[in-house]
Order: sequence, then structure tokens, then C-alpha cells
Amino acid sequence: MILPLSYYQSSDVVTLAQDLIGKVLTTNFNNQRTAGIIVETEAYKGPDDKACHAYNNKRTPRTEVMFHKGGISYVYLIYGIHHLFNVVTGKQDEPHAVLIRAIQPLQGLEIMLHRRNMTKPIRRLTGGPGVLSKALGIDKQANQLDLTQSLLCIEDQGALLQHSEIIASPRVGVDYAGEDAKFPWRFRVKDSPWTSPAK
DNA sequence: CTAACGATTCGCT
DNA sequence: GCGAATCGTTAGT
Repeated sequence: MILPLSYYQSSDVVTLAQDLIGKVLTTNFNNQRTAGIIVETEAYKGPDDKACHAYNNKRTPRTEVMFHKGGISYVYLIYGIHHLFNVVTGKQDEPHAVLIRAIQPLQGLEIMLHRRNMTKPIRRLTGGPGVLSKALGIDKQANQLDLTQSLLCIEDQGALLQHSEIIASPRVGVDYAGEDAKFPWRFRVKDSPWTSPAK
């Protein structure tokens, strides 16, 4: 089933990031259905988190979407090249978000291979926040979409990852956030071949 | 208006 | 393991 709007209203974005592991991220652009199991996430805790774009309730045209109530997408460009996909969570004016860092291919493998210009499903196909967006056809057009609609949604299909263990670790690429960079708000499935190797 | 930089990836060594 | 690629967003002039 598609996760209901209420699922995203929790103010505890760290717990939510952990809970999203094992859920299914689906896109349906141009009548091409692609989906993957979420195996790695990162939590960005709005106003209190220096690593978050909306730290200290900073509102800019780009971060404005994070102040919406939870349940919509936040897509933006990084390094001028890659689109990163985030899930906006929390209530109205609580700028929390969860970055999806890696998925395990589940549906539409051929389409994803084509979008990535690859021939074999190796980790590089969907392992990494920039590449999974490309595999799913996500670009800035997918910003601010309702996650309870079939175009772009997250589903709960039950225990797809049986006997899996979730481990927490510090986030990467956010050194500028000082002490906040050390919070163990990065979650991933232990020993999954679809995430970057654990340190 | 201008300049600096980033929640990264890829190709080569 | 290392360095280049590349451009929208941001903040300051």
C-alpha cells in the first residue's frame, strides 16, 4: 500500500529515516514504472541541524518546500550535475527531510539500465543519492510532488528485507556542519550489496 | 551583478 | 585512491 499522508507528519525525523529502510520508492514517469527498495537514508533535522539546508529556519526559494507539511518531495541539484531526492517530513513549518541515499532495484530494471546507460545491474546502478535519482528518472521536474500519488510514491510492501539489520553511522559530505556532522543519522542495511561499503 | 561552493560521480592510475 | 567536471543557489557588493 502507498504510505498515507499521516505517515510523514511525525516530528521525529530520525526515527522516520530509520523506518523508511525497507520501504519501496516508485516512480511512474512517462508510463514507465520503476521501483526500488530503500536501503540507505540520512535524516536532516530542520532548524537544529547545521547540515540541513533549512538550519535555523532559513527560508530561501530553494528551501521553502521543506517548510510544507510532510509528504512531498524535495529535489535539488548538487555540484551542478546530480539531482538528490529527499522526502519532506514533519508538520507545517517544521523543515525536516530524509535523503534517500541508495535503493535496491525491484521493478523496471531494463528502464533503469537504459537511463543509466549501463548493461549490468551492479551497485553503481542505484547505490548513491545522485545515481538512484537518475535510475528512477528523477530530476528537478520531480520537485515538490505529492508522495501519495502514483506518479511518485513510497509504498509499504511488507518485509522485503528479511533478517536484515539496520546500522547507524555518521553522515558524509557535511564536514562544514561541525559537531552536527557526527550525529549517527545515516542508516543502512547491514551487508547490503546495494549500499556503499560500510567502514 | 558577481563570485564561491556544494547532502557527488566517474574515469583513470 | 585521486582529481576534474559543472551550474544553480546563495550572500555579498
